[in-house]
Amino acid sequence: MAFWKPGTIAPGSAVDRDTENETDKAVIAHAEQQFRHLTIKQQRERLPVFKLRRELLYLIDNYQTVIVVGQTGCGKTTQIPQYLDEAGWTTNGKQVACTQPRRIAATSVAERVAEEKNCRLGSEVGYLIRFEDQTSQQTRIKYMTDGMLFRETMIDPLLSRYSVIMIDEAHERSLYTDILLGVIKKIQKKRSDLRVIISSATLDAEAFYRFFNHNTSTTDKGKDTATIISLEGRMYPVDILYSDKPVDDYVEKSIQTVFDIHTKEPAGDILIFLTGREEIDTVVAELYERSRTLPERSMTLMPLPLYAGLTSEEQLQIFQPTPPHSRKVIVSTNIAEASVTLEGIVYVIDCGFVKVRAYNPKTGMEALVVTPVSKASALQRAGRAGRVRPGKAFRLYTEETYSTLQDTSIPEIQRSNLAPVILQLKALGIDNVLRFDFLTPPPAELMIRALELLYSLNALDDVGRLTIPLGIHLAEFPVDPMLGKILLASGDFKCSEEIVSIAAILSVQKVFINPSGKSTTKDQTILDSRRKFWVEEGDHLSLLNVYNAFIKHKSGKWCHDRFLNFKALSRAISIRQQLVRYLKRFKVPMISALKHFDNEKASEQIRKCLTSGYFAQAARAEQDGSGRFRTIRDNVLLSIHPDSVLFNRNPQWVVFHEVVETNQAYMRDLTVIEPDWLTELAPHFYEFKGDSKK
DNA sequence: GAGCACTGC
Repeated sequence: MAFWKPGTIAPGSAVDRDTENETDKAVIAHAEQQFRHLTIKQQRERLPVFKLRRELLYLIDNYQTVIVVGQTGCGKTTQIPQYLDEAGWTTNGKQVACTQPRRIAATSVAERVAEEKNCRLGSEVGYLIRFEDQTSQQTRIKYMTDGMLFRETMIDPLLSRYSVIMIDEAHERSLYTDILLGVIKKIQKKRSDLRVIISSATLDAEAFYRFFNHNTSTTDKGKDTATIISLEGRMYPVDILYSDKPVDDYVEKSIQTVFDIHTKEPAGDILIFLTGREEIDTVVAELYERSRTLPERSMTLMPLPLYAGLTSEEQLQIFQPTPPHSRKVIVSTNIAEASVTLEGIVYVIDCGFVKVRAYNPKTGMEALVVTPVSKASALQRAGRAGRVRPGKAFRLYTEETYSTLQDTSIPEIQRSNLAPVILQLKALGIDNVLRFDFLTPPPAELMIRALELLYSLNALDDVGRLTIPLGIHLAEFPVDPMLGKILLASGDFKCSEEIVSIAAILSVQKVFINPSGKSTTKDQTILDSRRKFWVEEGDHLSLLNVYNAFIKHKSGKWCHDRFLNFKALSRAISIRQQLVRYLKRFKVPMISALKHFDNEKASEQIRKCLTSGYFAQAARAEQDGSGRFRTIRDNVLLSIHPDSVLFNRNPQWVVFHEVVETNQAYMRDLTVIEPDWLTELAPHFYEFKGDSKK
């Protein structure tokens, strides 16, 4: 095998296999299963975190901020809030909050803890995520998404109901985690009683410590207000094996590595990390194809794809136990790095790359770029092999390449559109966002671009304050400012019923399903079913047709037959209800253009309304017949996404919801407009560019 | 003729 484990004599030498003796079949039994017979109390006391319970509580008493460095499986997320509850931090009606970057984590951890405390979910232990409030007056331990806690700061700026706030998975540096860190640091100055726990991976602990330590003396550690404590994990060792020479085609190499493992290593499932759907489908197909050449008596190879866009049925297969005499090979995107946990993985193959979204402030466009992973990511990926027994991680790059990797990935806040963030910070009374205390500040040009957009939407005035009421309302709205703007304008255009449906459906992920392995623009059945919703004015009105048809049926079968995503559409209904509540509060009348006007006029009203918010994202067809477009504002070259209704239809002027740059820059979700509308609806933005129409 | 990594309010 062309992998070399550091510290061994040669690639593939027998010394590499020294862990094999330990991997006896008896050990394969799921780690958790072995302890099923223990009482909950015994199980809790088995966790590594338990040994440090007293020390942890002592530190929380004595430091404003405690940084907890804990590996996977040490029990910090479930146990620390319970220790705090038991130690009296929830008396006098105070609560302990624990934030998570993902909804699924908040709900599942809360369920687990309620079970441990033998109470009903929503009583002493609860969770809070968008659309689901499982808390009550009695709730003392509250798991929630970081976005929800941030939203609470708008209502209760000092977060006064909490005695302790634990920011879990802080090393992931999600957008809202980063904003919360800054806001909480500000709150600490006014609330010396508030305790903050930051849970992080090793590599970032020092940065959090420096950020939260208010001690100005460099010599007297006794005045520190922050401290670090480390918890050991409960993981099995994972051997890291590097490629002995650079790999030029990691897709092919990953396939070869699967067969190397399959023929030379004992039983145990394989997890492969690749960057995207296309690579994954290729590898899955190749593995099927080549596994036919395996000797008859060898174990069956079961290749399975894993990415977010899979249907629920496809996802179910992943979690089925591996049948006897078989080896699952899960070929996955980065989703398996933190979001999805798979049992039974013993071997990990890491291609060393990940697809990330990068925001370009010069053009306001987002690009999806394949970039090398960070060391932290590589470590996390390898760790996925050590959950049930000692495992092996095959890195499809050399050890030298590894040494050149960044320690951690670039935080989201440094590569996002900051317009919504700035609005929300301003709503909290943080006027000078450029001087806000970020753990790592976003680049200035990202800030400036966002400020310009907010100014052009009239959300900010000449001196950068929120306008009343528009800016205030946009800050409160749980949607992007441009989408918020059309919602608030929709009453004036007499099409609020339609715009709120469009906004809801734009807020959910893919409505149309692309079955894996099928080309959706070639498959006639899929194409025909999609065309029933199409209108020539573009995607927004087509999506409105989908929504309106869906609410008449609301059935999973109806969706399934039409290749529509039932879960996404159901979620759109919830989002629509929430948006309508906001519009009522903002005194926007609910009017249906389709009931008020004939179809043509209704379509015009809706498209004008869209233009009134998306004027900064307008484009015009190139006159050379290439089918390409240029943005009006920055003259950036764009194409129509092949999934769009308007693909190959040659519209002249369009506004678009978003751009995604892959091999080319593609506009997604676009609508045909008249050029005059731009100068009519956004004169402040286009008055100097009137000649661009010629 | 070409295609979206993953979250969150």
